[in-house]
Amino acid sequence: MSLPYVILGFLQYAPATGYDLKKTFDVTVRHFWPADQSHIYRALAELVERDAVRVEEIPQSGRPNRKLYHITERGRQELISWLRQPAAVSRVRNTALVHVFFAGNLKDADVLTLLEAYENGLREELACYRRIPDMLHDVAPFRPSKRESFFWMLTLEYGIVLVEAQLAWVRGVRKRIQAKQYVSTVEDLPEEGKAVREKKRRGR
Amino acid sequence: MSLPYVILGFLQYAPATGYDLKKTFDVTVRHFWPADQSHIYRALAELVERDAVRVEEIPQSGRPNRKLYHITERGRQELISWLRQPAAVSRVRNTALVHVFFAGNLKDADVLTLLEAYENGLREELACYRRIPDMLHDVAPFRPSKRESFFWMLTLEYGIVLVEAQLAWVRGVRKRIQAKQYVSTVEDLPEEGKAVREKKRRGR
DNA sequence: TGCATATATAAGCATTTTCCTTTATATGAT
DNA sequence: ATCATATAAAGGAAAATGCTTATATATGCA
Repeated sequence: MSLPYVILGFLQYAPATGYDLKKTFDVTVRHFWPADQSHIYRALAELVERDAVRVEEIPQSGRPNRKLYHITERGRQELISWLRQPAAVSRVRNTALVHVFFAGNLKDADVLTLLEAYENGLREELACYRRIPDMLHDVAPFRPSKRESFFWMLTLEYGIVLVEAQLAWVRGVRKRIQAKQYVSTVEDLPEEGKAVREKKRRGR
Repeated sequence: MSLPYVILGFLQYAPATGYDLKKTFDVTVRHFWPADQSHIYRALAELVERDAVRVEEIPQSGRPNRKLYHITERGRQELISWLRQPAAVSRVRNTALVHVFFAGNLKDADVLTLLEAYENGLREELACYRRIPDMLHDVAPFRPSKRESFFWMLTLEYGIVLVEAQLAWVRGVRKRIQAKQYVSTVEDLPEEGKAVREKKRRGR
């Protein structure tokens, strides 16, 4: 689970409260590691337990005291050693593809409707990414170096590249369906599947 | 959750046991909806409860009885109506991107090592996709129509397109790091961030 | 005047997802 | 002769995620 390490990553720059962190998450890593309040507060509690962060409680009146979390030396070390371990390829679940896989059950018109909705969702996502650089300026005490800023932008670039690839795919698919050309760029399953399979079997 | 609907989708073609279904999953939908044995057996139990499938128990000696699951009329209807509802955009968690985001903490050499590992993982995934069409021939009682087969191949095409987009991205990134050109195709955060921000603030 | 929003934290529950273990036997490979 | 693999099913536990609710006040907008 990356969540605690993302938190450590941000606390390196400056101490922050859970509330601050939530806001930071939403304009930085949300597209590849979304987290909500409850996740963040829970993770912070665990980090305190293993002394990766320490709390400084700042009294306030009228609302809960601020709990400012500071990263510890131990936390820094944990972060670095985690960063050095290569990540396993993260598997993805994609409901839209399940729809496509079993789309044989629907009429072309219905499939096209689904795909249009999917395409709109993708376009919204893209628009969202485009707004991120500006939002970054308004948040938090970050003064990244050129190199750091480069890495940040790379994750955005990744998001944009991937969404664009999906858009290209979905547009191509829609066109083919509209033209009733049910062909894929991947080698089609032979329709005489059975015969071919029998042949293979005998061949063994 | 798509899992029960994927199961219904396959049971449309022919009745199957949990064991059969597991094998089918692994050569068809694994790249966008992986499932292991325990998921499948649990989902089947739920489907029986709501009468979307029915069990036919076939006695065997020496090993557990086969439980052959048949889709019911109700199950067919459930599947169709689920398929017609547009899917929400599925959010993705990506540990590799967390690494990139905080790569400022590592030396270029270490980052390059990580990226190389990531690239290798992607290449393996791609190789895996390339094998799927052949594997499909060896499984199960499917005799898809040309149109159906088209939809199946589309999901593969999607997987391939996406992995290739990621490969292109990671290769580009490695090159830029090797050349120490820390620039992104996305507009960089201005280094004089503070000044710009102050200006904005005054402007409000 | 009233309503939404920002500030601040956190518990609680439901659901999902993963991972691991157990039970049995036949078959084929080393 | 032994070891791995295929066949078949399912329970248990833990981790991760998602969603809701509660508490309290200041501030700005309509």
